Amino acid sequence: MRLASIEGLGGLTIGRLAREVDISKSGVFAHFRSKERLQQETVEAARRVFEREVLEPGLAAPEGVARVASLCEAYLSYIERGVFPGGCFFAHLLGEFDARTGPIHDEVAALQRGWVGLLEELITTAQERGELDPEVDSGQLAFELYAPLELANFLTTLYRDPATLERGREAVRASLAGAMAPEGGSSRAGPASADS
Amino acid sequence: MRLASIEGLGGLTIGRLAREVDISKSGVFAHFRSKERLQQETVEAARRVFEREVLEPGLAAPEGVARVASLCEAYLSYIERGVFPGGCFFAHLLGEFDARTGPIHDEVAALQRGWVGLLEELITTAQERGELDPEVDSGQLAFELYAPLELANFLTTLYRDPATLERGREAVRASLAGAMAPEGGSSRAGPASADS
DNA sequence: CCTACCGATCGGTAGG
DNA sequence: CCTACCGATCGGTAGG
Repeated sequence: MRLASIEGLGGLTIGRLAREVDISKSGVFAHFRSKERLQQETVEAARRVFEREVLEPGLAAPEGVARVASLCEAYLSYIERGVFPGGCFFAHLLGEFDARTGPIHDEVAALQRGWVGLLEELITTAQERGELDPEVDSGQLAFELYAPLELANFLTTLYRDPATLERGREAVRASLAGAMAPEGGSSRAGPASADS
Repeated sequence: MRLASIEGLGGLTIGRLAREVDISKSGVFAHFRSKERLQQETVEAARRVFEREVLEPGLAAPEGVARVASLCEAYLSYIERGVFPGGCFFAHLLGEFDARTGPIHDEVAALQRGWVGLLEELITTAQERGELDPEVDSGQLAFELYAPLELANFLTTLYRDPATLERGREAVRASLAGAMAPEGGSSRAGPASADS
């Protein structure tokens, strides 16, 4: 996972992993039985790390807009803590496999749909609770929250400068502020407005 | 460029390129003299394409907020037109080299700083013209405009569905709307507010 | 631009 | 887990 988060899943070869853990190539091979399975099991292991380091703490907040904000912050914190040395494992995977075809591309697409779907679901709940404006398009707001998380990951990793994470934090704050339910006032223009 | 936009610059090998253009490996080698130079010249060629397909049309709009919006739209249009078969060449490069070290990482960092710097510069001009709120942090707004462009590129490529580009368009519209100069009214909460 | 080759590394297999 | 090997491919060189 560490190697793949830096160099990509394609850089994770059986021979290289063998050198890294100091056993023979066929010793590594015996554990995974093919390069494809090594890659698949690495993705699966990273998924469990993401669950433990992002989803669990993020979803621990009380239901509603607090949980939406908490999940975004959990992602930014996971970047900040350097859980993987190359930044977000799945952002890397997205860049590597978005334009290819095959089982890994399809798995990446499924994971992305799951992540965006989760954000959307939390937003809908916050709308039902009257915290977020029901006029806001939940899919659009999910996109607008996800976008700064992704860019903060890439620029923080590229620049080796966690200051960029504050850009992400501020963007999330602003998008949520713009989507808050009007308190008796009239609806105003802002992010994720449904009247486009 | 086409190959690298799909499989990454690492997938662009001398042997593979030789097969693709149907000459011998050493025939390709003679043109570039090393793999590093092949990669560097490919990045440079893609930079010229980006200039022609994004910067030139984007910067053709009149100075001010129109030019900011026009540059964002030029980027989204470049994705939509499929200028590279694997989506934005430089987004791919960002994902591939953000966590590595070496000359290509450094070149990618310089290109990213240039792009973000250009956005920031156009925003500052729009503020000086009184079109965008001078209270807005121009670096923050540049980040908030860039983020949806990047995510729209990745998700459009991943899903093979240009509908995601509309999410990007709406996000750009919303961020710019939230940063417009108040017309005699008081400042209100919104994206990229400086009072964080 | 070519053929012919180099040492290294790839995924994978045979046989233990 | 190992050694020893397979055919393919890598970047690169020699010599034309």
